[in-house]
Amino acid sequence: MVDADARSYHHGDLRQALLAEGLELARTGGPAAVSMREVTRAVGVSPNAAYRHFADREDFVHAVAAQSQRALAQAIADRVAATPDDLDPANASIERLRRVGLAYIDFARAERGWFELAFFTQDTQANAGIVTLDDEVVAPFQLLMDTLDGMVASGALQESRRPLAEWACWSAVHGFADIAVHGPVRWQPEPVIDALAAAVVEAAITGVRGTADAPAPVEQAV
Amino acid sequence: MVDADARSYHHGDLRQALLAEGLELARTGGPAAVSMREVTRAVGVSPNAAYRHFADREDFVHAVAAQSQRALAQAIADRVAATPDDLDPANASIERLRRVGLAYIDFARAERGWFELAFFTQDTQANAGIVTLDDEVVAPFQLLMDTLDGMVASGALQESRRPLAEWACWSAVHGFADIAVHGPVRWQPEPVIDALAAAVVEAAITGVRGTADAPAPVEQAV
DNA sequence: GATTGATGTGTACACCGTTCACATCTATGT
DNA sequence: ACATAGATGTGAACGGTGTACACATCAATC
Repeated sequence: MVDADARSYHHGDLRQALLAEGLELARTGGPAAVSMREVTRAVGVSPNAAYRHFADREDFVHAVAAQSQRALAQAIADRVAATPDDLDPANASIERLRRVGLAYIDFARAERGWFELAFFTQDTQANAGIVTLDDEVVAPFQLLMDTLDGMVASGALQESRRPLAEWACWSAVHGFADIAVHGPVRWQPEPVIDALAAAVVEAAITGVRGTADAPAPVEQAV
Repeated sequence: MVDADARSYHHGDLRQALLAEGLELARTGGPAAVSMREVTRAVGVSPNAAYRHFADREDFVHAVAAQSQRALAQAIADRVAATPDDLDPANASIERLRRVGLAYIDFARAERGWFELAFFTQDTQANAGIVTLDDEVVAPFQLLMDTLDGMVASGALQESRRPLAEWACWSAVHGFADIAVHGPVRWQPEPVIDALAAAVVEAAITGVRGTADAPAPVEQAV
């Protein structure tokens, strides 16, 4: 067993410490700010020590990215969970989709660096698996899929329009997030960005549903 | 006057040569591949020579980015110009929007590096001006705006739905491009990506128009 | 024809990722 | 209890990067 004394030759839990510091650095500077030398320096260890735990920088950044992706999934899940329960099922399921989108966008705006990082899992090429991270944590993409399935179940989305809807939604929301973080929207005042985000999300919802009309609120059977 | 003899002490048109080489490097590797040392090496000049023409690397990359943005605008304009003319005005204007979107996506897929670069004009913070590049070249964003305005003129888009439509369209298309280039879609076979792209663009069009129904084809008055 | 400003060079510094040989400690097997 | 093996951290070093400084070279101008 290790006692994690900071002054001992062996750090105790270096891998975890490096990841934490990496997350810190990425928070403000994104993936580019994650430097092996700086991370090891901050932890108080020689630059090479990191290579006992990670193959190379890319490997390390991917490990940090997994954490930021977890944070994104959490932000979405929280916002969806807070959906008011005084809505009829169809409109409630739409509201959940709206929340998925806005949470994604707001996370990007609030945690720019982490957002950049979360989308950095790019070339992992996890063959078939899309964006599933691991089994205990629900990846953002899965949350979106479930929400859309819920819309079909509640009658808010025709079954025939369900296929590929996830790509339309993710594209719209991710695109706006990127534009809001790296593009010209970045220079707009916050309330303007809020309004644009809302418009984009509404358009995405309309786009997948095929109509701008809200479903007629029906009393749910008891 | 300079005679542009490659062997003379003064290069003749170093600035242009550096930009051309930068564009070459960025084509395959994106912004990250644009290295001052490599660019100058390729041109056959000392590393510092570049600093007589560009303040620093960032300044240089932005200059190269402007060129790639031009290429993107051109790709879009070409595809829009090729719109068949046997459509009624409303459906023709919708077809043009579809072409703007698909051209954007296909450019990203075909010229991954340039696409990354084109979106790198990010922090220029050109205060009010959105994505206008310079006056002679029409920026991609302007092409989108004009197309949407055309839809209003042709009756394909209600005037009340016009505001902010550009953001919904750009977001959807840009988001999918990013996902297709950096995200999981990258690992799908080409025909699948084509299908996804088409679905995303259709959803975007439906999203801004507020309905999935095509406008009734009306004979144009003579 | 001398001078001046523009342009390119050489050297150098600080940073980076990464490798190699070596030091140190922990855990294991007798 | 003790040697030993494996895991973990260190130091020095290599090649890469961006870029600052002083200097060299040329073109255009008075």
